Amino acid sequence: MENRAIARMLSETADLMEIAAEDSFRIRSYRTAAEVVQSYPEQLSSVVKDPARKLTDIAGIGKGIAAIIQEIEERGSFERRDEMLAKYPASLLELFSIQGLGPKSVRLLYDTYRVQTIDDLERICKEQKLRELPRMGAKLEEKVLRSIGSYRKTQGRFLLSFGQRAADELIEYLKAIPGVGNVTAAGSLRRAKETIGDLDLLATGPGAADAIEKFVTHPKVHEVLGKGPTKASVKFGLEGLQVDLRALAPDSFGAALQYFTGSKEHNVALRSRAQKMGLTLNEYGLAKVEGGERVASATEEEIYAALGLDWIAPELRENAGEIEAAAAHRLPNLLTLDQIRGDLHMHTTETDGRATLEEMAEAAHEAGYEYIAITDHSKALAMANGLDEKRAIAFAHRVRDMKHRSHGLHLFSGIECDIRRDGSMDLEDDALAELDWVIGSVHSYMNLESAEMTDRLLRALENPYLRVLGHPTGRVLLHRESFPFDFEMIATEAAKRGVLLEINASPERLDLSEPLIRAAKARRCKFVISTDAHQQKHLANMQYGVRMARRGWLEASDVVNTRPAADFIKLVKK
DNA sequence: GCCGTTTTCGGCCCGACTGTTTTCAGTCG
Repeated sequence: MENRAIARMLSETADLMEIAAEDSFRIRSYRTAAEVVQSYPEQLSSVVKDPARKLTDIAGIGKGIAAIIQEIEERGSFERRDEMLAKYPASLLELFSIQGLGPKSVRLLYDTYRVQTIDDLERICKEQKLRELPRMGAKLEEKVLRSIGSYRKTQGRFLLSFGQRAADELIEYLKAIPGVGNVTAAGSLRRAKETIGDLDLLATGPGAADAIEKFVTHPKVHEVLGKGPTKASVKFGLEGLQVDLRALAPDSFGAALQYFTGSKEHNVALRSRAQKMGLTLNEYGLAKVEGGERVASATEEEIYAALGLDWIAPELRENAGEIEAAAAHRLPNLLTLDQIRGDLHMHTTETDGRATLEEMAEAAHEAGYEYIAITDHSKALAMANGLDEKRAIAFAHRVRDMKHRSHGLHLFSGIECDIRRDGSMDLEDDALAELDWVIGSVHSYMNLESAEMTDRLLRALENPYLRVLGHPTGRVLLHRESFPFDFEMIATEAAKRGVLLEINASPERLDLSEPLIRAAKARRCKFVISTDAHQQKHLANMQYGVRMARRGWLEASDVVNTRPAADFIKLVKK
């Protein structure tokens, strides 16, 4: 079974154990194990099969969880999970996404009214029965109903790009208030998770209290969820993104930024480390347990330093090895946006792009790039007016002719060629041979069985003209899951054949995700980060691809489009 | 259930806010 599926079983069982009010430390162990399994760079099934290796060598997995993983591999479930599911239906887990309800309330609702689903919950609230339960009242009833509404509308997640735009707008608004100093986004946005659940903003300065007042009256704020002297929560925009603003004293800004950036797992590990050093860490600072003397608080750098750590970039803060690396001064020298010198996947009006070849080249020049590849679709995408052999070659000539008029920007003629169901390429080899840059992508038959999809991709990798595997998993965030295939096998084969893996920077895709990037890097894959732009403004999406790469611990040397033009041209000609 | 520079038992991260209380449990981040 895949790591992701194992992790899901562990964390769902933890949720159910929480409803059953089992020992909280045991539950935490299950959650930790789920995290570890989820981010483990190799399939655990292969560890289980290898007699020379032990699951218990993985930190966070002891005898108990190792036995559970073994059992999952053998029969697809494990005893405690079965036991829990016999007691409580799995549908209860969905109730956790409703604000105001935690495990205690879910349990009580189930025991009292047999509430199992969101629909049940909605009915109970509408019948005003929730308020009859102890410690619950009319206000909670309303809150739950509102939360059900927004849950249904959004499923509670937003694209990173959406969060970034909301953050930019609010930060500009708040900074204009007199006396407001620093305003910064923290949370999952700062860590560049591909989707975010809410937005955390931090403000300092003498005007920070004013900022809270002004914040809740912003024209796009539709609902104020809560407001105190130091914190307010609102629903922002029609989409109902929850935004929290906190007013902070400047001398604890670093501690707050660290604390609210998370992740939760990173912070738990950090506080645990602090504790071993006789220190205690909270959102106000790092202090000695004995006497309470404050050791560090104003900046993140001094807090990490006081814990014996190099400063850790937010994108790495997932408790996935970054703390150990920081302690050993072995953090990667992460890729930065300004190291990117070209964009190697974009479309034009020749197929389904919205801007002409000339307009895209102009925009790329303005973005400061040294080179780009024009990669329109191949004929299988009839809907997009995809290119057949003849048109592809003719268009390639036009792209090459552009060189004289492109301000020194180097243009590569390319194609985003469909990988057919059987793994063959959508264009004949002799046409592909005419092009500088061939991306192979799956756009159809995405519901094949894993084995068939893996074979399909393996066959595609055999094509001698293939340079890049485009958006490798096919996922569309909040809309479509990755198609199933053996990623490790494909990554291994791609590395062997020198085929690059694309990190597609389109905010709807952000494909690859961070665990896959790390797994591929471990197999010596090289990467290209591309925007898949369909119009000029999409070129700016490069920032999101770079941030995904950073989450995947990539350095400039892992990413080919950091190379200077002269180097890159040599790589293409080879 | 995990873990060990206090090592096989006994601890395990921390504080604010809310709604409902009359001193606090539960939720949230």
